This record gives sequence, C-alpha cells and structure tokens, in this order.
Amino acid sequence: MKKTLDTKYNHHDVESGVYDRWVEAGYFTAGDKSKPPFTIVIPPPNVTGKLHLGHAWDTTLQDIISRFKRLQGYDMLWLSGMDHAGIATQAKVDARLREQGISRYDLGREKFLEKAWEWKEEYAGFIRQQWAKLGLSLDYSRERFTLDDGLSEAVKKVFVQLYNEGLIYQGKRIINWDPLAQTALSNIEVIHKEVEGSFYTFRYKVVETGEFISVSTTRPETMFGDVCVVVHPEDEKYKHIHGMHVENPANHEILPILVDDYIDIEFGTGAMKCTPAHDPNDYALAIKHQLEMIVCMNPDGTMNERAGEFEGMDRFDCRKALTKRISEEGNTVKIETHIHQVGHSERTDVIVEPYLSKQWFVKMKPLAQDVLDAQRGEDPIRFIPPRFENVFERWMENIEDWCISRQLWWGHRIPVWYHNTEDKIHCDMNPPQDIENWHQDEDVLDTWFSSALWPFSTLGWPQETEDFQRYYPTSVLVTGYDIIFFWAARMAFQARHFTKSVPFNDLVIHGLIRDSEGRKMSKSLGNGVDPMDVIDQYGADALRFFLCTNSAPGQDLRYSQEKVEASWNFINKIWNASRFVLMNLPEDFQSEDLGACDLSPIDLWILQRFNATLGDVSAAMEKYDFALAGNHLYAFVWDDFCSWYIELAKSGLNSSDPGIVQATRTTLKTVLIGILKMLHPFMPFVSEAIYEALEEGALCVASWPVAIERQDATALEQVELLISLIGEIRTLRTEYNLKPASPLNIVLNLEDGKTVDLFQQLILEKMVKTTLIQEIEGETLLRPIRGGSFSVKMSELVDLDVEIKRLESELAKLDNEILRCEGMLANERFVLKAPAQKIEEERQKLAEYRRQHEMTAQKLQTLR
RNA sequence: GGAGGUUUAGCUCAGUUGGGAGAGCGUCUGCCUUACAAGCAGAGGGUCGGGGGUUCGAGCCCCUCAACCUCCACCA
Repeated sequence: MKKTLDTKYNHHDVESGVYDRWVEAGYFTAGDKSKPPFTIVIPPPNVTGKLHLGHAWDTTLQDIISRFKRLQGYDMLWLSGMDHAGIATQAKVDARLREQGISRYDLGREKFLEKAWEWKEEYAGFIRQQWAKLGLSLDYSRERFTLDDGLSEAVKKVFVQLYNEGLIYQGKRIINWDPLAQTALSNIEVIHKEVEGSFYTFRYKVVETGEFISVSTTRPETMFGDVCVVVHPEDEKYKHIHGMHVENPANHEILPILVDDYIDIEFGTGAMKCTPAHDPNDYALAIKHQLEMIVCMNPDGTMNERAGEFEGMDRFDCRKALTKRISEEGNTVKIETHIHQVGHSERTDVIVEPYLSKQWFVKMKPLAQDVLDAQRGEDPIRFIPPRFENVFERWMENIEDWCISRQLWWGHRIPVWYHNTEDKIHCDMNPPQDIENWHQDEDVLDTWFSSALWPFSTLGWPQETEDFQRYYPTSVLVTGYDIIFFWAARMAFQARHFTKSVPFNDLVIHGLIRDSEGRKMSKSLGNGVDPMDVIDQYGADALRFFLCTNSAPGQDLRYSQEKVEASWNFINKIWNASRFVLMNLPEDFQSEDLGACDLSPIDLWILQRFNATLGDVSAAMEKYDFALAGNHLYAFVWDDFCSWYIELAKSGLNSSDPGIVQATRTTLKTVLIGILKMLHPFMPFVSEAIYEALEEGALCVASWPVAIERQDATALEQVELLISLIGEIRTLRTEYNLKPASPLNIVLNLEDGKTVDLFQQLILEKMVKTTLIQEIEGETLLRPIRGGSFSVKMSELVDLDVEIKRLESELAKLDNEILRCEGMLANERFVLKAPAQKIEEERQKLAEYRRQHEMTAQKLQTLR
C-alpha cells in the first residue's frame, strides 16, 4: 500500500501490471459456492484478426456488468472463448498460403488444418493480449474454443439428434453459392446491395409461326440453363402461342412455351425465361411442372460446357460477350439500365450465385415455433431495449430452412458416412464399425451451428457437469443488433430444443460503432479505429468510459476523439481529487465509524448527495443503462464532490478543533472509497490504483457501497443556503467586475429558523472573501437567495445602471413565472384535475416568486 | 414492397411513468485561488423537423407530412 499518488495522472503507469495481478490472484475465476451465481458467456470473437472498436464496446459492457455483479457479491462467471469462424479463417489461411505460392489443394486437408490451427493459436494470443489491455475480467480457466473436443461432442450430439428427429435433412435445392469461397451460404450470409445493372430484352422466334416475342432478363449468361419460356394463361398477348415453341437466342435450342399464373402480366414483357438451376422461383416452377434442371456454371463462377463457345469464361465476361453476339445476330430488342438488389457474400463480397446443389438443411419451422411459444408464454427472454423483441419474433415467424453444410475444411465435419457400394447412410456420433466400407461427408457445418450451442456447450453440455448445473441458463447476453439473427435467435432455438430453457434470461442489445462522420467502420473505407491505439493514447479507462456513456441503449455510437479526451479529463479530475484526499490523510489515519462521528452540516450534505447518487447509479446499473449510471457519477464526482465538498471541506481540514478535522477526513475518505467502488466497473485500472493507496485489499473483489444513513434536514437546508449564497456572490462579483481578491461586506436577511453559523462564515471568507456585517448605511443592493436575501453597499460596487438593468430583467423573468403559475392556478380544470401535490407545489412556487418580485421591485424603486 | 430507427443548443448526443428544456465539446468574460490551467468562477446560446389532435397541461401520447439511416423481402 502506498500512501501517495504521482503528481500527474499517467494512464500508462496506472494501467501496467495490474491486470496480471488480478488474473494471478484468481479474482476472475468463478466458483465460490457461498454466493449466488451470475453468468455471462462472451460472444466468442473470430480468430481471424484483431479486435476492433465494436468488440471493445461489446466486451466493456459485459465487463461492467461482471465487475458490478462481483462487487455486489455474486459468484460471477464471465466465460472466455473464441470462434473458429469457418469461412473467414479459412480465407485468411488461404491467403497466407497463397503468399507463399501454395494452394490448399497442394497441401491437402490434413496439412491445411494444421496450418489453420497454427493460425488459430497465433491469433488467440493477440486477442488475449487485447482483452488484457481492455481490462476484461474474464474467467480464463474455463476458456473454450468452438472447435475444441468438448464443443465438437456437443455439435455432433445436436446434429445426430436433429437428424434422427427428422429436423435435419439432405436435399438438392437452390442455395446461395459463393463462387470465390466455393461454398454454400445460408440466407442471412447474403447481403443484398443495390446495384445498377442492365435489363436486357431479347427477341425469341416462335418456331411454329415465325413471329418474335420479347423476353427480358438481368442475367443473360443463365440463358444456357433455360428450359422454357413461361407466360400467364390469361395474357391476351400470348394466348395464340400456348403450347408452341421458341428458339433460345443464346444457344438456338428449341424451348417449349408454358403457362403459369405465377407470371405477372404487367412486369416486363409478360414472358419469362425459366432457369430452374439458377433461380429459386424458376426452381419452384420446375418442381411444379417437372422440368429439367440444367446447371450451366462451374463452382468457381465460370461457364461450363453448356455455354458452348463461352465455356470456361467468367460469368460476367460471358454476360458481355453473349449480349454482344446476340446483338450482332439482331436479336436484341433493348438494354435498359436497371437498379436492383443483388446478393453479395457477407464474407467475400462477391456476387452470390443461386445454384442448384445438394446440401444439408435444418428444418426450422417447428424449432422456431417452440421458441415463439416460450417467448409468448412462460419462459421468455427479456429484451433490452424491448423493441428488439419484435424484430426477433418476426424473424422466427418468417423463418426458412437453414442451409448448414459448407464446402470448407475448417470446421466441424458433418457426422455422416455414406456406404461405398450400397445406398446407405450412417449418421452417428461415432464412425461405423466397418469404416473401410464407408466414406465421410466431405463438408463441414456452418460456423453458427456451433455458436448456437455456445451458452451450454461451453459449460460442459451434453454432460450434466457441475458448471452446467450451476451456471446455466446464463444470466445475460450482450451483443449488437446486427447479429440477433445470426446468433441470438439460433441460440434461442437450440437452447429451447436441447435444454428446454432460454439460453440467457436477459438479452442486452447495443448498436454499432461508427466513425466520427457517422459512417460504418469498414476495411474498405479505411476508417477503422484500432482500440489499442486509443488505449495507448488515452488509456483503457478513458476508452471504456467513453464507450459506455455516450449513447442510449440500443442506439449507435459515433466515435469521437474529443469525447475520449473528455473522459480522460474526468479521470484526471478523479486522480487529482484523490491526491487531495490522500494529502490530507495522515500516514496512520484510521477512519472512524461515520455513525459515531460528529459530522458538520457540510459532511452530512455530501453524504446525503452520495446516498442519492448511489441509489441512482445502482438502479441504472440494474437496468443495464450504463450511460445513465455514468452520467450520475460524473455529475456527483465533478460537481458535488470536487467543486463543492472539497472546497467547503478545506476549512474543516484546517480547523483547530480535532473533532472537526477527524470528521472531515473520515467523510472525505469514505465518500472517495464509495466513488471508487461505483466507478470501478467503468474504469477498473485507475479506481484500483487509487484504492490501493487508501485501503488494504483489492477493489475488484471489494463490495458495492451501502448508503450511509445520517438524515438531518436542517443541516441540509443550511448547506443549500450556503451554496446558494456563494453562487450568488460569485455571480455578483462577475457582473460588477469585482476582483476575486477584493473583500466584500454583506448583510444577510434570512427567513425564520435559517442561520449561517460561525464556521460557515469562515468558509465565506475563504471562498468568496465575504464578511457578514450587521448593518449597511447608504444605498444598498439586494439579492434574493434560497431562504432569504443579502444586501451589499452600493458604493462598494460601481455601476448603478448595471444593477438597474439586471433588476429589470430579473423582474421580467419573475413576472413570467408569476403569470405562468397564476394562469395554472386560475384554470378551474387544472385545480379540478391535477394531483393535489402538484397544485400545492405551484402555490408554493407562486408565493416564493411573489416574495422575490416584491423585494426586487422595491429595490428597483429605491435605485431609480 | 414490408418493418424499425433518427430529427432537441454551433457540433455530438441525453431527456425514465406527460407537470417549469439538459450534458460534453466549442464560444464569450474574469482568474496561475496551496488537488487539478487537460483547471477554477461566471455568462450567452434551443419556435424540441412541419402540421393537426387528445389533455387543465405535450420534447414525451395519437394522426399526418417531410428528410436521413438501418434491417427484412424471390419480382424475371
């Protein structure tokens, strides 16, 4: 324990070393069974790279909850872990290999996975370093990875059971294909972006009549997969050619003309080309009419042999070349620009190709229905803020089957084996006995399939472990609104199905972090801010406080360096106030019990303010409203504690009465410790450092403060009066341009029962160089204050005009207020309907305004 | 085509159940007052996007219009 703090707040010094001590002491390791459990599982970051500001925000919120709960006396488990992030990580490893001139196919599956694990270890290390820098109170003893053995067991168990229940099936369907990563994607991994493309209209010759009809498309290259042209049965334009044939201008094949009322007569030409293997709607039509399904592209997005002369060409090059050729043949009617939504791969950003392919799917409707039933019934997840519950429910209502197979190597291998010679499938946790006759499915599972099990798989499920029994369901999950569907919703249904429970009781949802111009931070814009840079410049405490106090729940947050600086300044303020307190505590200082101390009204006042703040902060923390909690703390620390109490307490510290000195010291120390405890969740490093200088033991495992009950209404009124008096004297000094050092004599006129005692007169002397006198001769100036007024000799001031002007404006203000009050009270319906308390309030205000008005008017009279 | 969010001081944003508009930064004035000049003291600054309604009373509730943003959705 050192008893002093460095003269300057230096976040580098304050933040170095502390974290390791916390971890080594085991403060973050859960397991104290004498306490009630409280559980958070971290949204596992991808091992693809370093953490960004969004992670910093998300994890800081969780750390605030964790540290708050720990102080409150919970057995806090904040479970640490990371996600293997299938596509993203594989792409990174691929890229690294490519730099070395190696393709993953050169290496083969086994060797490639070794490289991927190396990558994982490397990046997991970076991530842990960043967590440490941020000060996150994670339980590393329970850290998990989505691909570790235990979690792989859970994944297999879930797959096999869902398969046996008929909730997982294999099917040939149109899925979203990423031609760069060469894998299937689920619907939500496709980002629809508005793209300016072309709307091509070509003419098709009707074989039987020789006439031409026009057909439009946005993707001419898919014409090699066309199997027919479809028109609406009631469309007069085409009634005469029903059942006839047209010639496909792309490959001159003869296609039948079909009728179906799916067609919109008004859209385009009313005649639609049908490409079942490359369009979900066309696919549905093909099922209905039992049409052939022709794939005309390779998995890498080049054209296959169906495209004839264009074979091997990239799909978009083919589009151009084919259009050119059709035009040359005179079959282009028109090409219009067309703005439409085009699907892009979330990970690789290439345009996704709807592609007919055999994949594994989860049958979602029954699973989603169970979640909806629980949500609307006995066992709902509590959404914070609540509006996100609607988003969640609507998604569950409109859910479609989930494509879970991925043509990757990095991930959970699908636990399915196919017999080499017979048409048999083996789906089980374990491979078949006669393994030599079987081969395993090549594909892996969507990363989110394992993430969906995270809250329970990390605690040991499917084993009934002690941790699972004790810490599940988890208490709260914190995540951004952008992954409600990807993750939160999927945890909800897997938890419902496999644990018959919510995965978490509360779901706290925050927004996205944006740059200072309000744009999303992205690699392509290069506007990302590295949290480690911010920490280097301002410290983790300042970054954390900034992140948590600058937006309302669920709203986006704009990064602002100025505001991080403001947070730094606040911490600097706390640092200096603490230095002041420490300077005034003797080496061997022992706090007394505040209940036994002979406290001054000033001490009682700050304790009352402290109690109020403690109540406000605690309530806000319970509601996960950290911005509100932070703002209460900011105002209390800066205004009440620093600006008022410390200044007022200086007289107490210099008092010749040892009792007063002791009481003041005790109050200072007690309130400061209370402040540090409340601040600790927000700024763990600096609060711990200051606490260390004040007390034995570690703050991070101390206890949340309790209110100090010493009610004394009279004392509070007295201090409020003093504060009002000092404020008014300061204003007066500014208005009359009186030097701060020049002494002032005033006469106090107080209401009955109000006093300013001798001690407080000393404070007046010290703080505003003002002496109370009994009487003033000659012209005086009068100022109303709380509970009375004071007068100053006019000749001590200078400008009469200034005062007259001021009084006039004061009078005008009071006139307004009086009118407002009178208006309200004269309104019969107000008096009839408003609550009695409100009416009484207004009556009292009116009386006070009238009193001040009379006083001011009189004064003005004498001055004129 | 649906759904949600935003619109409050020069800037960035708070405003809990309706009951006299707030913070940070910036601006202006005066201060090196022995914790802090990254500070202290004081001041100025807002027809709460427009319009209508409910109410004794609306930044807050209802309707409507406008602008911006986001999510969802298979229109060739």
